[in-house]
Amino acid sequence: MNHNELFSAWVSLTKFHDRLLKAMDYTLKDKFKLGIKEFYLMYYLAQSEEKKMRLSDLVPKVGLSHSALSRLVTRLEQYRVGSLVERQTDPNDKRSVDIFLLKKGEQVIDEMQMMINDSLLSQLSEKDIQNIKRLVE
Amino acid sequence: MNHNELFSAWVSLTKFHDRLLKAMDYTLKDKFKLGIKEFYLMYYLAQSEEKKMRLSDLVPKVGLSHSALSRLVTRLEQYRVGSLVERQTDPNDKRSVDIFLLKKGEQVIDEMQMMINDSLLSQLSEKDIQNIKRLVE
DNA sequence: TTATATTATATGCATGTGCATACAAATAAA
DNA sequence: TTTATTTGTATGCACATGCATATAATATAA
Repeated sequence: MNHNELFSAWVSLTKFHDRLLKAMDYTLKDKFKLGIKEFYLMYYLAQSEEKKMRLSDLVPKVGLSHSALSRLVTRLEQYRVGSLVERQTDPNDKRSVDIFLLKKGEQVIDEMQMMINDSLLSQLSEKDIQNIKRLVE
Repeated sequence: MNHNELFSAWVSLTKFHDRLLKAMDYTLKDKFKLGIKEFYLMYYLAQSEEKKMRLSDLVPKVGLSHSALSRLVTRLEQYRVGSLVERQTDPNDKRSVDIFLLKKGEQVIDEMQMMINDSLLSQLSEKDIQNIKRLVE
């Protein structure tokens, strides 16, 4: 295992990852005018018990800074055909903001989820999926 | 293999990839005030026969748009302690621009390369590396 | 040859991002 | 209680990026 071999494995991994990512992002942008980060935010809201999460708890999930996430929420509140999420100040801690997934948001995230799965399935073989699992577990 | 399983494998892959990427990027920024894209550009120049490449040939390698790459070259030309690369119009096709890696650029890319390798080796086990190879080959 | 289409790069512009900071609220210390 | 510190979010700012477009050079068609 020399240096070039290690590095070129890394480059290949990046290309592999970016190819999948860009395909998803392109599809989402084309269909919903939303990107993968918007998807992640709504996905974690949808997964949550009460369809809501604190802004700060979303930071590590979505993988953006606090400031980027705050503006991402604003964009989803001002979505062209109606709000997908809603801010609500936590009455127990008025500094904190809960982000709620709205009805329209639930519809959109369901459609997005299907597109994401289609995109992944169309690009990954059964063997790829096994190899990914082996790598990340 | 249900949908959630597929998607969560994808999320894990992204986290795996981003963790490595951010570690590299952070180290490069800290030490050289340069990012991973700057590294890639110089890396491919260093690999090339004559330490030069056409701007358009770098586009698919580095993974940026033409415009972003053009400005990236400008930044490397104006590096704080001296130019790392140099533009030179191709005399055979005056539309085309060759990017040359300068002496100082060679020094910097060598140091960067070592840091990148250290970063990868410190974060990846032998098993990880094998798994990556299996996934991307 | 002259006119048209294509190709390579650079730049104006809009947008998304992180850092630093501001502000408000909650907690800890005096 | 009053003051100081910490915590959570929002915003000004600088900057990297992609798209659309401008400009120049080359290739193709008439």
